[in-house]
Amino acid sequence: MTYSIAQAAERSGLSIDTLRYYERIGLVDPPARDSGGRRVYTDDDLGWLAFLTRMRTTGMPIRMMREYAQLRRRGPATAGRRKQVLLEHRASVRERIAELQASLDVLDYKITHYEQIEHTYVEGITA
Amino acid sequence: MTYSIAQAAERSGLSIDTLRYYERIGLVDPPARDSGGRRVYTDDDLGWLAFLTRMRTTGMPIRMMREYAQLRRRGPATAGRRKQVLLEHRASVRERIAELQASLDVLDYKITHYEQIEHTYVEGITA
DNA sequence: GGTTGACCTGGAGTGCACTCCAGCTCCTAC
DNA sequence: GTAGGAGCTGGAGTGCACTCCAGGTCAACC
Repeated sequence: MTYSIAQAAERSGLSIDTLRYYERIGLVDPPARDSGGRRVYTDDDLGWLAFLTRMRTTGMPIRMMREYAQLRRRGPATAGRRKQVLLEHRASVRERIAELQASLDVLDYKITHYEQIEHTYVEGITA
Repeated sequence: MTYSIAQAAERSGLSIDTLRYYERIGLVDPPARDSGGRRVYTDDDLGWLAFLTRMRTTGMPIRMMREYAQLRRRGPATAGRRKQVLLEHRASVRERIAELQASLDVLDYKITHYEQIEHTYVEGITA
């Protein structure tokens, strides 16, 4: 199965411009072209894009995704280093989750505080 | 207790420049000044800064923090709306945590995959 | 054969959140 | 009284990750 850039955009959730941008900066290999010079994406390409968007939503910087892409290009010999990159990133995602969880607690506390104020206010009126 | 801008920066974890920037864009009220025209921060100011940095680490956009700051300035009558802002933000933080958790699963999967490759590779050598 | 619509390129522009800078004023300590 | 350090202002610059644009090509349909 192959896909036009519009289809690849739809399936990856990236914009057409972003797809071309990723190609420009070396995040994705230049896809094949049809007779008219148009980009043709394969299922493999889409798989890679799915991985990229996944990493992007976790806040992996483009710099890091590029490093990973380069390693991938160099084949199986770089598997160890790629794993290293993922391990590092996993650690930072875990940290980020912990940070967010801590902030959730602060939010809960603040919200409860506002609920108490509301309560007091209502009592003040009815009293 | 009062603090110079350098002390406020240290205690809040923000840079001196960021403190002045936040003031410029209306995120914090202009603090008092000493006889020489220098900013003097109070414990209250620091409390507000702590809250802001907390919200910032959760990805609350400055636009939203500004809205909240404005409501706060208008006093207790806006408590309901402020609570609303926090509720909304809490929902988005929860969503974000779920997103990250899902991505952690993908990372775990990928890492396991690399471990299997390594394993195979080692066996290939020793065999 | 002309119009339409998708796609192409190189390059400029955008929004966010800072960060840095030049040139100045104070206060303090020698 | 002067050297140094902290702080001041308005404004320019930065890095990131896109996003938009002008001007052009190409295939297909009427």
